[in-house]
Amino acid sequence: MGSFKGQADYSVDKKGRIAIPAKMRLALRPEAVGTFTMTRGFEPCIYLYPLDEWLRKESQYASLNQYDRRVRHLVRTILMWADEVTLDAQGRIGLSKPLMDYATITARALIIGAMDRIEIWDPDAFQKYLKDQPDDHEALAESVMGS
Amino acid sequence: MGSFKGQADYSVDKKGRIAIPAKMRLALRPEAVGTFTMTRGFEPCIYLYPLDEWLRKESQYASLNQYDRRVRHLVRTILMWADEVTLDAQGRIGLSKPLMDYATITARALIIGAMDRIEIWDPDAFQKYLKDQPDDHEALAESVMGS
DNA sequence: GGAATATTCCCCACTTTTCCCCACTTTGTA
DNA sequence: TACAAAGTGGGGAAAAGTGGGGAATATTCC
Repeated sequence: MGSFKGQADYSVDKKGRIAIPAKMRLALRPEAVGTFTMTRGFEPCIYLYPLDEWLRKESQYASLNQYDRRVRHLVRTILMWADEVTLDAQGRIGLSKPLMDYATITARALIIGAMDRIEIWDPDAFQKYLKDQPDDHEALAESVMGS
Repeated sequence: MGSFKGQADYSVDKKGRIAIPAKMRLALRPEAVGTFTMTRGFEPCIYLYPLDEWLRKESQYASLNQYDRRVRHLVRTILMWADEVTLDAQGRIGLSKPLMDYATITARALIIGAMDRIEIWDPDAFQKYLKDQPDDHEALAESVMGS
């Protein structure tokens, strides 16, 4: 099965809906067709996981010890942003208010395929993110990937 | 049988009632439809467990050694706050006075889905809680979840 | 013990949001 | 160039959230 890749600049309508690029829809596994869980990204963007991928993550959280204060905090601050959504007949999803707010998304959004997830960015926020990163694509690749 | 997730800022009316978000109601297992047990959270909030989940917890407490002073104290301080509630025809529950007091809940409340339970927070208390936590979300996630 | 008062619960009514469906425009392709 | 698929927008029915009246039940006080 394919992983998500590519980018697209799509509109977010007044109802908070955004289309998922057809190419990314096609990369979905049969188990996950039409259902995603969106949640807060580590960066100021929205992460979108296909159902099966998300269930894998959730079962990891479930296995943690809930009597550990740090675990409760982690689970709380991750799950509170999570929202399960389904594609409508036009291949769109509705973004939740809290996440649109967090990612400062308004009329348009950048959709980026990132391996096992899809990321949704406000175009300006993404530019700012790029500017704040050390502009050394090659060195980063070398340090992360080894030689 | 999904787990609870998401957040909502709902009103608490003069009668102490608060609606449970439809999405969370839908995440209930058939055995637990409509019945919850609310109790005091470890944090300054109210924990809300679906019936089946609560019964599981109760049997855990029952299996502890009651001749251990600490066990008796734990069980006592958890159960004294517990209260079984049922959804009314509009999908709401009534919060108990002692718990509203404990969680300093007044006119509005933040409802957070946290895996096997629902948490009810006073909005201000939640902000304060967040501020008091070490803001190392990313590092924590990495250490707890591995990479 | 009984009346006055308070509380709980059930029901109805209103407002807002969500979701389903239809329609149009644009893009890509045969 | 025609056709199909992809992307965009909006109307309207249905559901969700909110507030309050009033009967039934419990509590308090004389």
